[in-house]
Amino acid sequence: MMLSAVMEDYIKAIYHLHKENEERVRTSEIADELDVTAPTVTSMLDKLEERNLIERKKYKGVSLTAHGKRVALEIIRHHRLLEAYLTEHLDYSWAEVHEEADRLEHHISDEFVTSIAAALDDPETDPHGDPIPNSTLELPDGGPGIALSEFEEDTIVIVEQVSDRDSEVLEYLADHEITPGTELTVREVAPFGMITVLAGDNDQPVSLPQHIAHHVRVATVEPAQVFY
Amino acid sequence: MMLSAVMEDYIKAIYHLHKENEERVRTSEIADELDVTAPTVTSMLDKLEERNLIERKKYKGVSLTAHGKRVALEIIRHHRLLEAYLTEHLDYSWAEVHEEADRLEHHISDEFVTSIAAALDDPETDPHGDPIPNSTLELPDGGPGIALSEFEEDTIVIVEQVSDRDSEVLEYLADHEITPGTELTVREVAPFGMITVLAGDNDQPVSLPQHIAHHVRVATVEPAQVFY
DNA sequence: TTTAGGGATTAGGGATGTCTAATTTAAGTA
DNA sequence: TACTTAAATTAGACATCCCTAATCCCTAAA
Ligand SMILES: [Mn+2]
Ligand SMILES: [Mn+2]
Ligand SMILES: [Mn+2]
Ligand SMILES: [Mn+2]
Repeated sequence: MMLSAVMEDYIKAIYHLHKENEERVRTSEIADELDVTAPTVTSMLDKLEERNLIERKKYKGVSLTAHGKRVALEIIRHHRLLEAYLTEHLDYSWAEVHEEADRLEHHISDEFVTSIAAALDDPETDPHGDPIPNSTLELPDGGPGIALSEFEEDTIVIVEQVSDRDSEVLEYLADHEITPGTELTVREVAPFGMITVLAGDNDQPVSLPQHIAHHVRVATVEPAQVFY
Repeated sequence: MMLSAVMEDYIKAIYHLHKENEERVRTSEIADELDVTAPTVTSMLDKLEERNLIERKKYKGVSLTAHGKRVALEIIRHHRLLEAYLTEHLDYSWAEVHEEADRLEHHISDEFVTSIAAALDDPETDPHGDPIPNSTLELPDGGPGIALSEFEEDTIVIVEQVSDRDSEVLEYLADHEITPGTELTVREVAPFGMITVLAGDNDQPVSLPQHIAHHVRVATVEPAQVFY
């Protein structure tokens, strides 16, 4: 059963939207995500249902079947391994990789995937901190972290993952050393939600509007790791 | 002007057939090369002509315009750099690279091309000995070599290039050390054209039917390089 | 319980790339 | 020169993926 690149993008979009919503994914959400019109989505959903990739309640939305989930995880594995490989071995900046990976993910063979995974020593996360499904498509455990926007002043946290969607934001974050692994100290939380942090070795604090801070996911530092 | 992957394959096919034939390339040749029917080719030729990629005399065949040639060389650069990169950095065998490169050549960005060219230190030939157009699309000079099938007994030659089309033949040649750079001694030329050579450090002679030997291109060894 | 509004689907059409069957053309042969 | 035949093109169709316009369905508010 060969899937087109377009079908794979629909499956991946449904998977990601599913994560965010828990519930069924609606036609209009998919249309927004993929920048197509609602009727286009409806007709694609017909085809995906025929192929047993999704389950559907008409007018109510869709969810992935076990088969659909496998396809999604395979594409996501491709995407994140590509991002890691481009960053590690081909000098791509942290902010540029997403677009290239989003195209190539549909066109690489199993052999290519195996080769880059081996060259990277089977990494567990991509450059943005997102988990990479292993060769049997299981996701490494470790929760999704907590949004930076949840924290109060004077908390110390470690960045686990940043959203890889907007490359301008990504560039801003990278420039200010807000990358997976960096320790952040929350300095100020403004009433309108803007959060100001001290990042890594940087002297200058960085301010992030709430909607940006929402896409930086962090872990709290264990007491044992804080040295007074 | 964005070209589809399919259009790019037509342009590349026309370029390669042009090389072999010198004359105009005919519909049926393209159909054979790309494994489609003649009417399919005709309708694609209409589109390529509209886009000024080919010149055409109806019922007589086509040739590439300057613009078409540039497109062809760009795809060929992608293809051969990919082959070199997959072989050098991702452990692909000499025989497996062609298929992967034939797909990816249409989907990589300029940035990707630049990165792999840099990682390879701007190579002049691919693993099969084919010349790689440089970043301004000029082919390095150095002729196409002479077919091994042209030589007589007791000649010493160096392999310059082998056809990368048939991966089984390629595997056979690689297994017997007939690769670009290897020195060959022609041992016997049978009346029906089969040629038997001693390759590299190998003790066992290797026999190649005429049609295979025709696709191994070699250079004669300069007198100065032969040590008595 | 009816109805308005918004989201989803159906209807119909366009572009791309492929096919088979029918027709036309070129070119060699008689 | 006329005929034959192989190659190329035209005609018409289908699958995929997209669109706009029209219609249908669900739900929440009156
Ligand atoms: Mn994609
Ligand atoms: Mn990522
Ligand atoms: Mn190709
Ligand atoms: Mn090659």
